[in-house]
Amino acid sequence: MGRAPCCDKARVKRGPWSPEEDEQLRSYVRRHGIGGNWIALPQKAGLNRCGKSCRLRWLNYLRPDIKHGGYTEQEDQLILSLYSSIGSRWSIIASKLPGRTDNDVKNYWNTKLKKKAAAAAVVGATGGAFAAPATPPALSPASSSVTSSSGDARFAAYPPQPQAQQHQGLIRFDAPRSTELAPVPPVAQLGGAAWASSSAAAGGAVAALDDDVFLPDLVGGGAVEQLFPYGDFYAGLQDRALELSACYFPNMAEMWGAAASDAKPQGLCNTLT
DNA sequence: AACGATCCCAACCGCTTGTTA
DNA sequence: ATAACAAGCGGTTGGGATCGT
Repeated sequence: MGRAPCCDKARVKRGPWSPEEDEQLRSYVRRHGIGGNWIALPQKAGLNRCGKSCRLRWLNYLRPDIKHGGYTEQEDQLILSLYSSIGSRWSIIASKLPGRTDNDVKNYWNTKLKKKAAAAAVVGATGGAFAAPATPPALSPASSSVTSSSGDARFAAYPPQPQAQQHQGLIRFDAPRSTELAPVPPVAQLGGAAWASSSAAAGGAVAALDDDVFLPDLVGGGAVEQLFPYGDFYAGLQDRALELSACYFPNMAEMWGAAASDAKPQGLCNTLT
């Protein structure tokens, strides 16, 4: 049995918002705020819309601080870099771009940046010089960190997980530069995605791994080799963990769980959410 | 001018996560 | 402990705009 719909679809308006509805929602939020309850908001605001739809309209379009279009080269580079580091975590990526929404960044990626990255990959694979930044430009102090909690603010052009599902259980370590690394596999083995050849073309893969590494899992789990091409490097990770300077967990629960089981390395740890 | 192809983005859908009773 | 609910999130889609022939 599925969950009940958030509202009666037969009785609420759907589809594009009219300017009148926009103004109704905008003026209501201006006067009362969102009140922490989107479900109740449409009725209070006199809108014949689903609360979920109101939330989306406000967050993605009506909020006063939103920028539309006109992405700068710096923003492009930051998105490319973050995507290569954390994959399609659009809300996290958008949070590093002031005035951008997750939906906007996602659309921008799907319609433009993905092609740009692919084109750059072709150039890179043929000896071109697309340079993925080992450390992307910091647009503002608020945009300097992958984490939403405290912590280290380094990025890396590193192989992302092939599938979104594989971000589940993602754990990232920032390895010290002295850490000895396994040889970086040829680009062809990394799945052919833009990040691989682009970072490799720029010599970025090695440098990046020297700095930051995500792991699909901290300990055990035979799938690591499938998901992560540098599995050898992390053989016996429990021992090596002490060499690592910082780590990132998908959420607090997993971080504390790792800490409780001694899987968490000494040093700074953060969550991605 | 007409038509089809492609691009772009707002909006929807459904799943996951967090909170509360 | 668990069920119900709301919010958050990422994937997908619909349809208008634009481009190419």
